[in-house]
Amino acid sequence: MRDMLDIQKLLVPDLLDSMKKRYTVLQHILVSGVVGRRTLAASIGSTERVLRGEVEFLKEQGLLQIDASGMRITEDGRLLLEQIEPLVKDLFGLTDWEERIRSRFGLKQVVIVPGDSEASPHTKKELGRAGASVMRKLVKEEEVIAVTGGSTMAEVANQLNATASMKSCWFVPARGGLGESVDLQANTIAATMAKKAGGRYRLLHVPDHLNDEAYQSLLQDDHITEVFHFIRKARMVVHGMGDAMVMARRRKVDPETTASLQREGALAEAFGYYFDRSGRILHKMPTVGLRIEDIHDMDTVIGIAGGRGKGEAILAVLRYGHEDVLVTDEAAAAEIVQLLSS
Amino acid sequence: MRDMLDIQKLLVPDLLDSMKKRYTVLQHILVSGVVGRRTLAASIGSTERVLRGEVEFLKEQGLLQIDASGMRITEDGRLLLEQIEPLVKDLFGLTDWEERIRSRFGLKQVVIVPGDSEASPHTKKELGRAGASVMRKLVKEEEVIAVTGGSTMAEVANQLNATASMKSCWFVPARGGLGESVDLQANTIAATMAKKAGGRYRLLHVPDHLNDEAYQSLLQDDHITEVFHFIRKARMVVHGMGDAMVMARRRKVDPETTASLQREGALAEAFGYYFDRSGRILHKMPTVGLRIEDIHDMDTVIGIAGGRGKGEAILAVLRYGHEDVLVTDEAAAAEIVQLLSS
DNA sequence: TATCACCGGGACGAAATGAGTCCCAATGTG
DNA sequence: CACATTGGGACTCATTTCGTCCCGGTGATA
Repeated sequence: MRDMLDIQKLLVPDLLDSMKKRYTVLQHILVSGVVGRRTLAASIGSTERVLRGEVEFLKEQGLLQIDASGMRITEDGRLLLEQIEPLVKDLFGLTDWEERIRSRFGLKQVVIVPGDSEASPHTKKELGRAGASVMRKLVKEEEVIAVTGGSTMAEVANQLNATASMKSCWFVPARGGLGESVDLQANTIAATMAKKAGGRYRLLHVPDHLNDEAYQSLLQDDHITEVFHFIRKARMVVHGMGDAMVMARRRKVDPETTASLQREGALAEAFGYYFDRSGRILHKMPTVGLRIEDIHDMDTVIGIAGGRGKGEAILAVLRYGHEDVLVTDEAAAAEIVQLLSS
Repeated sequence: MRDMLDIQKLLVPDLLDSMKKRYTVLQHILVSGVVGRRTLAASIGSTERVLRGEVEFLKEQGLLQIDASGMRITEDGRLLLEQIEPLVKDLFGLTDWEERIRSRFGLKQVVIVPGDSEASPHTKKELGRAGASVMRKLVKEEEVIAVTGGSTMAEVANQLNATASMKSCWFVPARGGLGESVDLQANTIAATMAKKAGGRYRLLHVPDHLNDEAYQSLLQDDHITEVFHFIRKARMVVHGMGDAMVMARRRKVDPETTASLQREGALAEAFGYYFDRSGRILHKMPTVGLRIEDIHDMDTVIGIAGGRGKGEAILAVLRYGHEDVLVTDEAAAAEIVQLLSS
């Protein structure tokens, strides 16, 4: 049954929404006994007119009856509600979580895809697809989009495709080299995205570890400063999130810093910054590009990460408090929800 | 699963329509390979604009991809189609018929594809695909597969593709020349199948009408006897079925025999044998190859035929009682079911 | 290499549908 | 009897859907 629901989610997502809505209406009427249209609308959080449409439909189906005193559920309706409950729970699960996380951190949107992207490549793809879809929906014309590296971001890039507004956009890496392998670093992702989206891009080629002297000379470079300007103009940033220690190891952060991070309880990493449990910044990777202040007044900050074990890290970044959209998967969302409620 | 569908039918009646529609679109694209929007719209019987909406949705879901040369299905789409097939069959009410026919004749499997393969080329293709799919599933390594001619079998050959076990198989015509035109005769089909499946083949070149003398000299021919050995080793036979009189005419059977067949009530033809209503053999075409006794202890006998008007013929062959698998279409199945229940 | 048919996508107006907002007669309740 | 609340009717406006073109590009073919 679960498979079938997944199929339907893919094939007729809007119909499932409508099903959920009608279920909610019926459910409310069941618990209310007899209730009026306006009262019910207020209680469900729908407008009167919309609810009316649903109610008329449900009446048509014989699931509820209407008289001058109000609406009440019929025997058929009660039976149906009983049968459909497990189904809707499944259906609700994720949207429920989405809403809880969204409201808890005041986000614009939360998207949770079913599955565990760490365990299943398909879910990882799905995560990428969801990320790409969110980008497509939120992007504006002539915008500069800053992106980070990582395998999840690579998948997002893979799943991106051309739309009218995307074509007029510029893709840039959010920050310079962070020690990732070539095909996962921000430069590559930005280039791939631009290619897939039909847009243009600027890359930021800076060495991984640079001293002050080198930094100063970099700032003199015309090409580099030009890219800086682009990055500063970004109104949208799309970034992955990772476990602090895992990222530190992968990026070959020096042992001293690693130890310090560990000591201070570093949990998460995002766009080159390390965060602790409460979302405080502990450390900044020594490279150039987007500054953390730039994140603050960004129009759209989209965080994308998933997989069992990522929940804590995502939560830490969310607590930093400057995300707008979160795209994650069921496994990570489960952890987040659990941590939130404990 | 069926209950769930019933619930959904009550709560969101359009869901099923919408699902069926999108399934149909995807299905058509699958069998067409690459196809344009307008062509597809005409073939499905939808308007261009509506189809476009569906296609854009399906693209959004990653189930098909679009480029300048047309639309094609993605791996995800192919997978989804496979998963959803039983469900859609349920919607069409075909699983029910499948089971009724299967149990009535003690078959291993019955597959019914939606539509009328006589009226719609698409359904004919679909019939071929279903036939090929059954073959793929039932074939064993290093097996010899005997096939017959006919337009349906040609379509099966077209839709066949290589699998590991298929590659080790031999394809042979079940019987020698039966008077079919070149591209529909068993030899051609066997060769095509072998090519598509990546397997090998042996052909049986014998003249259509031969006398005893010629027959004896044939049996002396080393090449011919070698092919005979192959045919006798076949454990799987895949054959079409036809209306007796139609086949007799197409194969230019002499008027005397034709009259005799008509007199005795010949209804069906399969692998060169003519059957009456009750499945009794009336006549055997004068050629060489698989004998009817060989059919009896065959591992897998797969009969494939469809189209309005074929129901009676198929039923006659089924009554002969040595089929294992039947692949047909909705139109023929409807006739079979109706005849069975009357 | 030139041609041509068919491809996807953009555009636009007509039509339909959805949704917000009132109002009103009826009904139940005190 | 008065009052609150009910469902249903009506109207307008916004949005979406749909039919129907056209266009530039592309792949096959001659």
